[in-house]
Parts: sequence; C-alpha cells; structure tokens
Amino acid sequence: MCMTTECVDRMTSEVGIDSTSVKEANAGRNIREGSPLKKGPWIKAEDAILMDYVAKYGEGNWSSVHRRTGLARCGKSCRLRWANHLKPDLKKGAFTQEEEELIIEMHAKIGNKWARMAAEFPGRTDNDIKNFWNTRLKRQRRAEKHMLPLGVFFQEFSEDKQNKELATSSSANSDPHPLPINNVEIPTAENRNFEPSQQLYPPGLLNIGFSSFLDTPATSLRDQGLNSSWNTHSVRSTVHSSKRIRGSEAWFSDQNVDLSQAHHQYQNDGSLFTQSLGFYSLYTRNLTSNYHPSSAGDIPGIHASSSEPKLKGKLELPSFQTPMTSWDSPSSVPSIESSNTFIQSPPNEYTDSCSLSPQSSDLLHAILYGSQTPKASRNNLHQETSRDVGPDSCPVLREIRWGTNPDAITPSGHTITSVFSEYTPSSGGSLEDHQSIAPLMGENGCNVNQEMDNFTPTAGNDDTSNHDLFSETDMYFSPTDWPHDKME
DNA sequence: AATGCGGCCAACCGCAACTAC
DNA sequence: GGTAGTTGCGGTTGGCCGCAT
Repeated sequence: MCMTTECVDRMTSEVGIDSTSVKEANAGRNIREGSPLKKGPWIKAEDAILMDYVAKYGEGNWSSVHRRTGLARCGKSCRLRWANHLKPDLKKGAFTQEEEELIIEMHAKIGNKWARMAAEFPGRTDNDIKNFWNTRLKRQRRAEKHMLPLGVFFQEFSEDKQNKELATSSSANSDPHPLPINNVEIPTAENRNFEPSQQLYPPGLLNIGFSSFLDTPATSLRDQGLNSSWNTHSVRSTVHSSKRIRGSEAWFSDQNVDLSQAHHQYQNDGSLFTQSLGFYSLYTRNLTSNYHPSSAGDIPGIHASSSEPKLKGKLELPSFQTPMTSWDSPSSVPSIESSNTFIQSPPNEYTDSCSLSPQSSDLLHAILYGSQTPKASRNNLHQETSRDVGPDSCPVLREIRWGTNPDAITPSGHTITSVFSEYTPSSGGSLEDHQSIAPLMGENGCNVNQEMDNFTPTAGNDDTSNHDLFSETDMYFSPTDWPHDKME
C-alpha cells in the first residue's frame, strides 16, 4: 500500500485537497496491525476531506475515497460518516414528540427496519432512530427488572382476597363492588367466573392490562400492588419460536385499523402463533393527543384511580409488542427480552405473506415506499418481492374482518359485544361499556365475518376455552372492506 | 472528590443484496 | 452463470458525559 508522503501529495493534488490536511487527518491512526486504515472517531480534518471529495465526485464510490484522497478510512466508514453526520440537511438534536410517536408506531408495524423508518423522517438517519429505540429499550428492560413475576401477584391477590372474603363473608352487606387494591380494583366474587385456571378476559384485554403495567414505571406498579399481575394462565400464549409473526409487517396506521394487535393464531404444520388483541389500539388511540398509558380503566374490571398520574411527554415502549413467547411458563411476566426476540426476529416468509392479503401488501408498498428515495425503493422492493409468496401458499387462511359492529361475530359464534359481556366481570353489556374495545376491532366499519372451516367451537369447559375463543382465530385482514378514500 | 451508573451517541462489524465484469 | 467489488442494513460495542451517591 502506497501511502508515503509523495503518494498523499500526488493523490490529494488530483482531488484538490490540501495534502497537509490529509497528513493531519491521518496522523495518529489507531489502526490494526498491518492495516493502513484508521478507525475510531473522525476528526475535523477528515470530515473536511470527505466533504471535499463528495463535493467533487458526489455521493458513492466510497471505496475510492481512500484511493483518491489518501484519507485513511475505508469506504464503508466514509459512507457512514457522510450519511450520519456530514450530509447536508441532517436534522440533529432530540426527537420531537411527533417523531417519537411515529417511530414507535412504525416500529410496531415494521419492526427493526431502521432504514425504512429513516426514509419517513427527513433529516434523520437510521442510526439515529436505532439509537433512539435501543435507548428506550434499555430503559424498559431496566424497569422490567423491578417487576415481580406474574404468579406472585396472583397468588398474593388470591390469598388476600380469600382473607378479605372470609373476614366479610358473615356480613350481609358485603360491598358488591370490586375491592380496590390500592388504586386498582379487582373483580369481586360477584363475578366468580373468575378462576385461576380460567381465562377471564379475552387475551387482548389482559394484554391491555399488561400494556398498562409495562408502560407504568415499575416503582409505580409496586406501589399499586401491581408488581405482578393476573393469572398467568389467562395470558398464556402458544408460540412456536420459528413461526413467530411480525405483526409489525402490517402498516395500517393511517387506517386507524389496529390490525397488529389482532389476536392471531396461525397454525401451520402444528405451529402455533398467538398475538394478542388489543395492545396496539390502546396506544395508537392516544397518539393523536398526549399519550396516556393505556389506563387500567380501559380494562373491564380494572379501574385506574383517577388520581393516578397520567404520563405525558416521554413515551414508553409500547408493550403491545410483547410476544408472550415465554408466557407458557407460569409466574413469568412477559419479558421484554422475549419481546425483543420477537421484534427482532427476521421476517418470516410464511407469515409475511400470509398475514396480509395481496391487496394489503400493495397497500404496504404504497405507504411504505412511497416516500422513499428511488434507490431505497429499489432495494426494498426487491427485498419485498423476493419474499413474496402467493396467498395460495398459506395453508390455513381464514378471514375475519373485525369491525366496530357490535354484532360482529367471533369465531365461537359470539358477537363482539356478547363476548365482552360474557367474559368480562363488569358485564354492563352496553356498547358504551365497550368503547375501549371497539377500536381494537377496527374503526373503518370492517365487518366481522368468518369462514368456519377448520374452526372448532371452543365453548367447552376446559381451561383453554376462553383463550381459544380468540386464539383459535386465524385471521388476516382484507383491505377490501377499507374505504378507499382512506387508503391514500 | 471519587466512584458508579445510565443515557446518549458514534462507529465498527458481519452479513446480505446489488452491480459490474 | 460465476465471481469480485461495492453498497446498504441491522446489531453491537465502546467512549463520553451527566447525575446520583
């Protein structure tokens, strides 16, 4: 490798760069044995050289930077430096509230596709977004460490409740209302269909609860006696690790149809996937205003105290992404680690293609790639199409279109409202009572219909019946019902 | 003042996709 | 079609800084 003084002089003169600046830039390289290239932080002189180079030759040809300028950096490093720091109109500084919300929303939809996200954020780089996200993740993980396992709470709750009931059982005027545990009210004996081995709520509802818990600082949870939570059986979910679905592949935010939280269970050669209904909706519903963690008040039977401080400003990680991969093990709170495993798993070809109809794939392309640079679009389009699998390849594909229609039918033959009437302890039964639920089903008037093939009614008595009420649902969402005026 | 810890950020690494030959 | 070089992406690491103890 020729990098003598003469070489530098000759090369820099070709590019019109002051050779002394190159020598200065290359001084003190902390390079590996035998490597002529510098690593580590860039200095101003190096930046100046790179900027001169780009001004002269334009972006690209990064590998020739070293050759043409003598800058002791590899092309890769130069590209990164340019893209992340030197490029004009880069936006520096903290992310705005809107940006944060959009990042979280997009991450819920497309996962760790930082470059794609960056395409939606003029002036922001994928690295910026990635760093932002990882920082939040760390914070969330740390908060989670302070949370006790789920089973602990339930056990304590059950024991505590039993004790209280014993103490009050002789009283004819026992309070018909739920006994508050600190700020959280728990269903009372009046709703005695609540049993440890039985799922009381449709999974999504429970997940909403966890969402709330996870979004709440751990200390706050401890203070509320919510450092652990409901019956772990209730939130059990069966997931085959190799068949995890990135609900994030759906990008329907503009539709206000919260599909990513829909409770999926794809069954394919014995593999099960369950994604719970409800996480995302409670979050996105609040995106338009200041974010409030999905309050426990949204959960039938769990009422947040009005005095509970509402979180504004900084958003916490949306816990709707919790994959529940480890929930099979009792007494385990949905770990953020497992969540990460889920989130960061590479897109599964089968699920990618099966979770969305071809039409929705088109929609995805339109939304996702519309604003991208031609180059990025090319690459991404290639990546997408290379994975495209026709709908016929989906072995099991049942279509259920959820909607706000309260009479929409669930796989077990229940209407949406009847489901919540039946399976929620506070069985008010009015639509208003389920307003917090309705958005979960979509807000575009999507009808719920079903194809009953392969569907086995699960109104049985086993402890999975209620779970199966939803988990038996293999659904994908057809945008054919979507209003076209919202698809632009 | 010293130390530890967490947040933030820049940069590197490995891999995959793309392109040119 | 095969191969080498280039580019892009996502994961990870390490350093710096501020804050709390």
